Amino acid sequence: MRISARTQYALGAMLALAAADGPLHAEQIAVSQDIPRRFCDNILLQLRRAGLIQSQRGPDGGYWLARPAAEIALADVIRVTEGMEPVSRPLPKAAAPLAGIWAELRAHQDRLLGETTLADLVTH
Amino acid sequence: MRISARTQYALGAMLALAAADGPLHAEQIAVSQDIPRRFCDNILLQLRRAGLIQSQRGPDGGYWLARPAAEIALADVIRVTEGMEPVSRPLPKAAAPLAGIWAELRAHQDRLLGETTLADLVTH
DNA sequence: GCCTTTCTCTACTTTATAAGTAGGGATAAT
DNA sequence: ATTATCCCTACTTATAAAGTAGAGAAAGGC
Repeated sequence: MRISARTQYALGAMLALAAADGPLHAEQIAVSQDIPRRFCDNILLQLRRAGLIQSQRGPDGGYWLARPAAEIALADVIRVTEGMEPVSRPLPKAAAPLAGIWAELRAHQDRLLGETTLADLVTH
Repeated sequence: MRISARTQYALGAMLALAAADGPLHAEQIAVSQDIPRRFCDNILLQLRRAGLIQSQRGPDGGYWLARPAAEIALADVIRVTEGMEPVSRPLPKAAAPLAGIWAELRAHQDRLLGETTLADLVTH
């Protein structure tokens, strides 16, 4: 499956925000999810730029979800942190018959991750 | 999805062997599958050690499948080249609710790759 | 026995990606 | 003004993937 630490962290942060009542500080998220402090900033920035969360600066600042948790799929988060996959190198010739298999795996994955929302995983 | 070049190459080599009548040289496999020559050796060695293929040295040497193509699943090959996944680092806390999702993805993947054999993909 | 062809093995180098860090700048509240 | 917070670019370090090198061993033909 291979899932990067960055993505795990991002999902953890999003789930933390989904479970919280109001805004959370980067500090709170980092501590509660065991994310290295500066790396957490880094990831939150990326999530904000992607439009998944919103933020406010200064004291009383913090982060919160841009949309209801029920409207944010895991795939939305993963798409951001994993980025667009690098244009596949010219595939080995015999990869051709395998293309169908990869496509099917990808399809199932997209379906599951596209249908599961943050709300589905938050235990209130 | 993330699939290494090594694994793509290994699957290509195995499919080439499955499609061939008799033994093939590393050279033939490397050329037909666009695998860097020495890297191909490297991979074939790994496949032989794993018991998926057999070999013979000297002139008239070459490689062939250790079992019928219909009895070698893609998962058998992938397991070899991807190796055992490194003991997962202490997962981020919030990863907990995600475990079920990862497990389901993995299960589907294992099923599909475990059921599809080389014979299913060779176009005679 | 010698020569050629092929696989066998260990170890190394290079390249790419992920993971994490640093240092300062901008904004909002008090 | 001061403080707490997010914002931003760029850098460093760690890890893994990709690929290479060089010598050794078996098998067959002569």
